[in-house]
Amino acid sequence: MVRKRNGRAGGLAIGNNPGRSRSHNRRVVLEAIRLHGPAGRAEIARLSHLTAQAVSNIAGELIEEGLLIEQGRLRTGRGQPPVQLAVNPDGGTTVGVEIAADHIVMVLVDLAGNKRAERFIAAPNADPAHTLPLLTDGIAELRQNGTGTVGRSLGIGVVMPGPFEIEGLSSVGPTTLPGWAGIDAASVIAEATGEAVTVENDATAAAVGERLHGVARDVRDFCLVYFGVGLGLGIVVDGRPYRGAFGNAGEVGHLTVVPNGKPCFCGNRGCLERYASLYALQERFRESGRALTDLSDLHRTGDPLLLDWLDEAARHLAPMVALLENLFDPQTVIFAGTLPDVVIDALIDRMTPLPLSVASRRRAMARVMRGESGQYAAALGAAALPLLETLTPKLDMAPVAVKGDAHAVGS
Amino acid sequence: MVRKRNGRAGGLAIGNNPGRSRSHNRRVVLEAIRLHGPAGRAEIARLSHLTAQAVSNIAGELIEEGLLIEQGRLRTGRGQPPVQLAVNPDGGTTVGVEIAADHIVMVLVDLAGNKRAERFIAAPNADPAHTLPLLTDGIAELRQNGTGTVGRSLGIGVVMPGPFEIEGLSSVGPTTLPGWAGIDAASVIAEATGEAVTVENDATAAAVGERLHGVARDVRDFCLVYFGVGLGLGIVVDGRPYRGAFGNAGEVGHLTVVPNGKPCFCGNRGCLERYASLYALQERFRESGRALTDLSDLHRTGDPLLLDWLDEAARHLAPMVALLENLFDPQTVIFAGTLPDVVIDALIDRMTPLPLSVASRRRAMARVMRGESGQYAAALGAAALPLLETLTPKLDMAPVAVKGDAHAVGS
DNA sequence: AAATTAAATCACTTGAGTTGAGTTATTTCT
DNA sequence: AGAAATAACTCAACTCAAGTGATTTAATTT
Repeated sequence: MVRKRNGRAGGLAIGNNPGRSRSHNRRVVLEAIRLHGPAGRAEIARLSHLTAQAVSNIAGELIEEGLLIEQGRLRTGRGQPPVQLAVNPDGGTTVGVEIAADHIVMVLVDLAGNKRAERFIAAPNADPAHTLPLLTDGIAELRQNGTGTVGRSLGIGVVMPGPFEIEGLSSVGPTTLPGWAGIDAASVIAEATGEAVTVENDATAAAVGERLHGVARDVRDFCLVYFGVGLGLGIVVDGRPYRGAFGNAGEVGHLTVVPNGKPCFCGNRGCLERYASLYALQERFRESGRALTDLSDLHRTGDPLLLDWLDEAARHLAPMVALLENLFDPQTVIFAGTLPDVVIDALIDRMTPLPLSVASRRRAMARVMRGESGQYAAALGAAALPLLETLTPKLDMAPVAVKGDAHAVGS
Repeated sequence: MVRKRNGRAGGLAIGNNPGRSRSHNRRVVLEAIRLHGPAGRAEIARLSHLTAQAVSNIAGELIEEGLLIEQGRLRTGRGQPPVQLAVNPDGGTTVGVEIAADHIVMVLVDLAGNKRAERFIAAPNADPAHTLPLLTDGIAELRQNGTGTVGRSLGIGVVMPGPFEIEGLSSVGPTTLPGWAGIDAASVIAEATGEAVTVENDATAAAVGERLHGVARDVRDFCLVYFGVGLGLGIVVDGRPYRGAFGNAGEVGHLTVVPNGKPCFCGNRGCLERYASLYALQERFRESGRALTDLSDLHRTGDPLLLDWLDEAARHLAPMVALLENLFDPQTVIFAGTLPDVVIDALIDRMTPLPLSVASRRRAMARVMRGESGQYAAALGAAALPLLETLTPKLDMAPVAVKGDAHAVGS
């Protein structure tokens, strides 16, 4: 089964009927528990504007299916203490896969977001013929070696370099995966594994991961700047990933930051990605005739090449944060990616003081914070993708072609 | 009655029950008709994924209430020809009000978006004590003098310079309205008029107007650049206005476009608004010791001061369009505002060729287009605000304080 | 030990969408 | 011209799922 990328479905909102209402209400109950933490039926009823009876029925169903568990009663005060409902970690697992040019990262994650197993596969040849067997074998192995009860499989999330929809800027340059051009990755992988597959870009996947299980657990609106090879932006609006009309939203790597700056693969000059990305750092080392070794070590020893790059990257990223704040007005901006935590922290440090923006005011949350999924952000985010659909309420849309583009989107 | 700004409601999606489902399905049916044009019940059923029976029941109800009318049968082919349902222009009217520092514009608009009456009031003193009587009188007069059947009132939309929620950048500078600081405009106006009131900023209101009745009628995702006194951005995502977590999204006037450029009221330097706005044009005239007269005239005669400004504005706006495309990936970017159509067209002309962006590809819609509400864009948009809630399906949210800010939002 | 409070459930009611059969208004075929 | 086919619409019965009100249960307070 191919699971549609949950993005742009298309044209028209669709009507409710009892079945669709129930499925919506199930998601509402699950979301309430995920965001609020374990809660009794009555508490959930208050949160969700449903009656206690309705919540009781739905909770019964979800417990039956293994998605929820009862956690004993909470000592709360007068009255019968509520039976706490929580997401059942053993209710099932998803697999997150990150396919890069020369390696594959796979994680097995349970319903509560705990990593149950992981696997790193060196795979110098990324084309489908070589990759697919590695995936099927890897998944089987993960499920065998996972710690604890590895419940039923709830799907596979895959992160790989684009393009997924219409050709975008990210389809050029060093970030493209050879051999996958023109191939519908989701279908191919679904076929090979026999499971529901969702394909997404690294930044958006990382954002979904942080939203479901990370620092953004109760942040409904945020931007996530992702340091992969290039520079990506994951946008979460009202708790759900935002992808734009054609799936290319958040193409932040190719904002012009230096007029007439370094030429970029995309055809423009002075793109942000040419300065504030891992690729740019690698380039610096290459030009100095050095090999780029472990970044944590380099940071600990205060390597001047790294520090220089940090300064330059921070100088370009700080205005970008203000820009994102002025345009999206998020609750916070999260930095995440394959860089070590200490390096990301150093980067964030160097960005202060941030330029003025609509976010410059009394606030409860830092303007910029680091993600907590570490270097697994993309893979863990990938694993969160299949859950998003079951756990998050949404406005159902009829799949229709989108006007404004020659192609039909969302097949 | 105060109608909440339809923006950020807050925390948690709420559950469905029969009543809420019906109200959702009514909106779905209305939206289907608005977007598809007049259609038969069976056609609507196909569009909305409801059964013909359900649509028939809902349509009956909406006809009963005067929101829809039957328009005879359509000769279509075999089978019984469908009875066309259409939005009933005489089903009701809304009032759109634009309150500026020295004048008030009011329009009376019917359900189909037709302007039934208009009124321009010079009001040099904008404080509440002077403004409120003008509003109540003006509304009464509009409803008396409106052409055709002026049905029941469906609410009032008000556009005025912010701030509405948390203090933002736009609360400083020459765009602020004196006397309204700290006053909940929606409540005050609702009290004075006894009607449902929605308050919004000019750019977002204009976007809603273009979405419901203008060029963006079947564009679900777009950005609207609004030329008021300053420069605003209205963002429509999935057919609904996007305001960000704190209602300050789209603060495009204060993007830095000239490093160390002209100082701005916001505290930064080189803000876009200092170059590409009506205010900047006025400033140029002031500095030349000339009075800014009718812009259409100036354009026809090829006034060099205007042409200069057009060049400079276009030079700064073109990268901004590419920026919006890269971040939001909209179907199109619309330019609208108080500038005459010919001036906006001239501006759009001068922006070609646009920089490369994710929008540079085969497409069915122009990257930039002009709105069709002309200089009434804000007032007409204001009048569309009350309709948005009745006509557009949405995901209902429970109003909860938002984490990430010290204040509780959405009262 | 009795009263109070609140959670959860049972049994019944209600709202609204679905189902399947039946009616009506056209076009197309004979 | 008349019969058959097709499609829109509607009627009546059914079903799903939420709401309502009474009841049970388990704690705290008096």
